[in-house]
Amino acid sequence: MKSIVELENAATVLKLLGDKTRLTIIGILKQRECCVCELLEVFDTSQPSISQHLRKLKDAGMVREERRGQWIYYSLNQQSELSGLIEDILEHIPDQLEKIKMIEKSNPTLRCGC
Amino acid sequence: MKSIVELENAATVLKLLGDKTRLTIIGILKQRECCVCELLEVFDTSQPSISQHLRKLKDAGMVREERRGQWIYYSLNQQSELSGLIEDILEHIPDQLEKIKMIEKSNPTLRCGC
DNA sequence: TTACTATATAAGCAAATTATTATTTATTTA
DNA sequence: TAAATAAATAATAATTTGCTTATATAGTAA
Repeated sequence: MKSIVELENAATVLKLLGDKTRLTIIGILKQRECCVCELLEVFDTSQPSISQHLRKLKDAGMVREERRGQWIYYSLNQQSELSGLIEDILEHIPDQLEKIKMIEKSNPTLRCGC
Repeated sequence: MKSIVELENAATVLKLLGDKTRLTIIGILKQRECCVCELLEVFDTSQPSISQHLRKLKDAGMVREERRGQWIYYSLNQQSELSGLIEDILEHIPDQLEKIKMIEKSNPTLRCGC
């Protein structure tokens, strides 16, 4: 059985996913946790812009954050009651492997090769 | 296999469904085609407001319209490539039977009982 | 034709959204 | 400690959205 989400909460999730940047972020986080500086490699926008999108997603309970040293890693919140809805939506959009490759190629969290 | 929708088109659909009124409309149309005056019974807003929401849904290819005499009936566009995504989303929201009852009780397209 | 009903469209406005730049906070490292 | 990096927050401007009121269009029926 599918999880049922209150209409108001569903609308909130859908509105948040109804933005290309955020939908892409969620598509990336489905595959891989990321910090802000990694996401920055993928989008043509500023750091505060990414942070603000992540904050909205976090406020809605859609993503988790975890600081590890200098970086704060974001990941999908699997515990959320919204999780089933989000995953069902993600099954309808193209995978974001291209973006993942961009992140791993630039590898912003590693400055030297050692 | 799930139908895949271009990220941009998916974002458009999600943004449109990210509004309580439109999400409810789509939930109702899943069960039953409706004309504007029927939908008006359910929402606390004006006729132009409902018409404007329907127009956006139509422009995005999510609903069909069909004039029958005085009334224009709206229904989900099952032909759309967006159909699979929309149906998967609707499985996560409460059914709108309460609203359907309101429509059928007030029965605005029938003025007399004959 | 005239009157009435259903719906669409237009114009205007207030609220919400998203990006930008500047600044602050937290952490690491020299 | 001071400098550098990562990220958050604040303030603001531009754009978008969703409502309202007023009006136009289309069909029905007297």
